[in-house]
Amino acid sequence: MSLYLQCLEDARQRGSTTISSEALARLGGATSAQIRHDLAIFGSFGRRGLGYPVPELVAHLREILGLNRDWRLVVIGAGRIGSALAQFPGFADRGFTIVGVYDNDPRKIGHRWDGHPIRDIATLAADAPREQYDIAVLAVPVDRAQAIADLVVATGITAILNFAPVPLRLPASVTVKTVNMTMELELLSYALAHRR
Amino acid sequence: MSLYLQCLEDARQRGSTTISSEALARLGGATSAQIRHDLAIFGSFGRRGLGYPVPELVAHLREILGLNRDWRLVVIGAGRIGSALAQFPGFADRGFTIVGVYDNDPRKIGHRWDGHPIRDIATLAADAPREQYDIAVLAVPVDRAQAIADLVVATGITAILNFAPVPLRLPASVTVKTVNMTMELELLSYALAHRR
DNA sequence: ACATGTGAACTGCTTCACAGCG
DNA sequence: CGCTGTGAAGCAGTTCACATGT
Repeated sequence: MSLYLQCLEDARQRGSTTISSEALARLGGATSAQIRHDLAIFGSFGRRGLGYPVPELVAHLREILGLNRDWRLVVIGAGRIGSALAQFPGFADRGFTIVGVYDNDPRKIGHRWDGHPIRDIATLAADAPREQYDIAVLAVPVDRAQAIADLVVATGITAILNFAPVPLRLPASVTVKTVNMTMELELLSYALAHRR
Repeated sequence: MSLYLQCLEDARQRGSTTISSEALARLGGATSAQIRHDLAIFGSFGRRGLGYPVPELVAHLREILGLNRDWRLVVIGAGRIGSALAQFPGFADRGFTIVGVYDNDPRKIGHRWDGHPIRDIATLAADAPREQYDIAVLAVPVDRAQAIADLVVATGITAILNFAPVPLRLPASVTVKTVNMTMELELLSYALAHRR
């Protein structure tokens, strides 16, 4: 869905008012059948003989994905990964707003970081009820990731985007997505090593 | 494989000399059957009744993944995503060395960036034969990603790690892994929006 | 007795094919 | 006539269950 939305917004910018599953497939690297099937799960958005109306479908997908409201992000770990994320244009565009930044390094706490004050991780639990964080972005060293994730969950946050290369063990009520860049690179390494 | 390797090195550091598929499953968030099945594809590394010898299996996996040699990385786009990657500890540990950094911004070209001189993207093709780049890391704006990917492929690089949120259209002989952080965040958004 | 290696059963997803509708 | 929506067929990956080996 997310991928389709990206392609559709691309198509809309180029002036398409309607698009067939075939055309969308070419943009997004999927098959047309796949797209029709996926979209049909959520409703009948297309017109037979015509294709899908681009602006309406964009609106539908944004609704489905929950992108019509703003999500309040808290970044844990004011290192470079967090910093890179903070200025990633794709985030602000989609209604993901960074509203808090935490670290445990006394040399960083109190300083500003992309316009946000870096707060002490020890104060997270106290701040959380007031700040209403929706999603925590974990950009911390791998050996501390699990402990900090437990802390984050204890404050009531139920969605985590994890950049530490380790699978987090958390209650099923918490949604976790781990972005494991080491794995991605090693897949490339594997492909290169096994190429004739 | 990559995930198992991470878990095994973790286990080795804690002094395990042998590990059962069951124990490894608990570490890595997989099932024991899955692990046995995956490992069996590449060989019979375990001892029945005992489990897998940790150091040997680590060595085997590193061999399989092609991690015994050094891979030469070139980062395209000297922004913060590239910068974050450059200092990500997981990379150097695994034999991925950044040996070149390119950008097209005249204000950046010639400056240093984490110890590397930022070169003009226009010189990439000329440098490539000498520098023997194995993998290109694309950390460029989404609207330029495809064009730059084409350029990279034209220089003979056959493996790309892409951070732009767009599926790249490239020859099948090139291995591409796209890390689409927008998709990951939108999946969290979806989960939050549809939670009762 | 314990834990691997493996073929068979199962599950979920992708692709196919076409009826149905504009 | 074109393209969607959809049930059915096909496929890949996961889980199960147990025979095999230490």
